[in-house]
Amino acid sequence: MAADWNDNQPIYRQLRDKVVGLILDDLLAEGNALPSVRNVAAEYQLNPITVSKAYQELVDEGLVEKRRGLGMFVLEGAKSRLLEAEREQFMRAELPAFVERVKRLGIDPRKLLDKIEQVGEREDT
Amino acid sequence: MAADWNDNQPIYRQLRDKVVGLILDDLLAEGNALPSVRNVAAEYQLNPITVSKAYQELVDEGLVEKRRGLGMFVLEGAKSRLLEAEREQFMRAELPAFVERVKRLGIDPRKLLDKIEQVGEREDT
Amino acid sequence: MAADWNDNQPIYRQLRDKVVGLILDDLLAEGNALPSVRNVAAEYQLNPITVSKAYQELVDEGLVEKRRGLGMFVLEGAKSRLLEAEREQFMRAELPAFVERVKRLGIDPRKLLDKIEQVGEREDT
Amino acid sequence: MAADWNDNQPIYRQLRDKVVGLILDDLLAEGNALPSVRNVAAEYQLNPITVSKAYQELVDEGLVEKRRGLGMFVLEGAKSRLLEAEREQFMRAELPAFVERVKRLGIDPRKLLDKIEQVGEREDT
DNA sequence: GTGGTCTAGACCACT
DNA sequence: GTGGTCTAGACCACA
Repeated sequence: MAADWNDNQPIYRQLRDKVVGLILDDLLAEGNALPSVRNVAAEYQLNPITVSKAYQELVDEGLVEKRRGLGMFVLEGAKSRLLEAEREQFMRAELPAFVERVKRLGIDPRKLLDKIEQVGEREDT
Repeated sequence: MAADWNDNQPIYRQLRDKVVGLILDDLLAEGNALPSVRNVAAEYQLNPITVSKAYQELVDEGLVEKRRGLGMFVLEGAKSRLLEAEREQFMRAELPAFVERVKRLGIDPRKLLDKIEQVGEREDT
Repeated sequence: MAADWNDNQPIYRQLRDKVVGLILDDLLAEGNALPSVRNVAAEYQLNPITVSKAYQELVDEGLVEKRRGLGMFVLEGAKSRLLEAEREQFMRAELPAFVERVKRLGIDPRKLLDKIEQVGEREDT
Repeated sequence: MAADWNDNQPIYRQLRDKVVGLILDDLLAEGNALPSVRNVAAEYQLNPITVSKAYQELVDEGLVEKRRGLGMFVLEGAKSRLLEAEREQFMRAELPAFVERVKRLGIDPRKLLDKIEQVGEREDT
């Protein structure tokens, strides 16, 4: 986690995205506790409320649960549910938009193949 | 043009993007006049200031010029300059982000090839 | 709206409930604007954020929509959806709990009939 | 006793309510010992302090007494005092709120009579 | 004018 | 220790 905040999006949203990334990358396993609101706030010099708001989003999304007086914990199945939801969103909305954009910009799709295939190779390795 | 506004982005930005789309798709040729602020405002039930702001962005980007008493006109070379700028932005920022996302979601890159190749074929036609 | 806050529940929740009450009682019709965050905050001497949080809850519940730069508006169908949801919740959870409590306290159900019937009469009038 | 904790109310309060229920239902007779703090804590995977807090509430309400080295015991008269207090609370606060809610939701009071009368019959049996 | 976000600092309830 | 709520005051984007 680096403390570099993008100004286009609220910090709490970026924080939420970071935690999601940690879960997807297996750096934050199911059942584990999220770093405490206070700790995160201190580490990044944020207001605890800002951190709280990020965590609350995760609770609302059903990825994290609050255990009163104990902290916030990654729920069982969080990763798989995340993967499924994000993949669905990707295939339904992001990919078509991407393709549309490629088309509109008149970019040679063959140029993209290189980039994309590199990913394939990395995955195979 | 449909009057469906996305809440994630300001309306004036979405309007600007629509005009850009029209130019890229040759639906609004260089030298032609943009629909008047007042017409657009009426059609989409928008505040004229919002429409003005969108048009002003296009002026600031050097794509459109205001001719006093006549309206706004697409400048010569607007399309090619647009293409270049957006392509640069695409290759520098959007493509890497896309590739990163594909990787993180663990999506089989081969599945994407189909979609992308369809574009290639359509372009070739 | 009286400015008497109960200490057992967060103010933003009570505010949300008040707005819901206004909608159910036809004091805030569908399509109408909610009083602005700033106005409510000033009137009740609250922090705008507190009011905002209440309004956000209503948005999340699908009862109210935000029109950017204009304010918050009661959605069409808000009242009927509210009625249905609250009735369902009442019949499913609150009524059984109430009945259970009556039973456990050994209260003569006939005493309740009087109270409840008064409501019936008032409704019929 | 099921170990299903509601998040709207503190666990120690829910625990207290369960014990009260046991007393009202004659499942925990006056003079009997409450299950030990440590047993309850183990059974429900709770912090013993939480259980202690629940028991302390009962002591403060004059329903239970602590006998050093022996445990907690239901006091004589606990049930009748409980009944009186809860009934008073019910008639003063809960019933009016219930009636108000019925009215606002526009629920036909006659439908409620059925439910309530069933209780009467069960009590008569 | 509208709502959204953030900080700094305080107090509270729960475990 | 944990998170939740609120205030006071500031700045921003949008219509």
